[in-house]
Amino acid sequence: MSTAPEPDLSTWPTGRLLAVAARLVEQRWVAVLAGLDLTHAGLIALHTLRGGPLPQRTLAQRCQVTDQTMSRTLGRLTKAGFVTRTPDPADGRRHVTRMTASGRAVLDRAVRAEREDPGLLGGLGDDDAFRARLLSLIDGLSAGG
Amino acid sequence: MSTAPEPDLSTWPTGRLLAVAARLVEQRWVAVLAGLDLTHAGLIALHTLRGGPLPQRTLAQRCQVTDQTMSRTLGRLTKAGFVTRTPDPADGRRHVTRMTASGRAVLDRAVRAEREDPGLLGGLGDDDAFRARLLSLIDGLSAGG
DNA sequence: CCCAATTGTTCAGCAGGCTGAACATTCTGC
DNA sequence: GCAGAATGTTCAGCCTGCTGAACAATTGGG
Repeated sequence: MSTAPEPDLSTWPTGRLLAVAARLVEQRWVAVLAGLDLTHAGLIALHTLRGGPLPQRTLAQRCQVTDQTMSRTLGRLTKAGFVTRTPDPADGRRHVTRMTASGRAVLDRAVRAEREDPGLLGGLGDDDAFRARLLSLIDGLSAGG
Repeated sequence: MSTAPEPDLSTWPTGRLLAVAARLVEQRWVAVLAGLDLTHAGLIALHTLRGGPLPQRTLAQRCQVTDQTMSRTLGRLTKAGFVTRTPDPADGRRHVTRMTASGRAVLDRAVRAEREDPGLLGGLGDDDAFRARLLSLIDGLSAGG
């Protein structure tokens, strides 16, 4: 009796299942990331900066979050010493965000952790059909939708 | 240059894709739900209460959120008049949560909206394989993990 | 019977989404 | 040139997740 937590999850609309699954997967990361002084949002930002510095707005767009959310995330990453934000000499409105050496180091460690710990994925390792479904979903919703 | 929002989404780990997709799908609901004076979390709680009243902790478990999160969500639903919380006469520690008539009405309208507006699903209508994947993922992560 | 452990709920505080509004800087058009 | 539009960032505030801690009520052991 005490162990009947979700008797009807299968009746839920797909969108809600998606939200629950995302939350559970993300939670799997928390312990690892906390050990690296990093959050999930910060990891995504660092990942997106791996190819070189970007202005904040571009970074936000690539991470699929608003400018405001990215601003706050970068605030924390800056305080942690993982990125620097310097005014763009070519355009005073922009701040160029750049990964620091310690930022790159922590990103590498996180990526390695993700590859090495299959438990982090909850078994969704390399299901290409699933990935393709998610990608087309994102594409459809983020574009014209 | 200005139109290169996500050049590398396909390189993202599956867990991050999942999070982005969930966020985008949820956003699709916001306008509809706001019109019903309801939030996504509130909708899930109402859906879970559709079969009858439940103590708060049980409700939280079935919704896969913490007791604290559910407490706050129910606070808003109570203020909106969609649920009532009364002390359990059989156990003074518990509060029994019960949907009101207007709660049932709003739930019905939300369910109907979901069924009638295919755009709300972003095209993930009835992909059983996808649903099954999500369910097994949730099952694996919420249980032993 | 009473103190301690357990159970159910809530409070405090943090992080991450979002929107709306403010602000500085650049670009445009008169 | 200078006022107004557009662009980039930040501030304020809301809702939802989480954890840790407090508090009330119940249950159990001595």
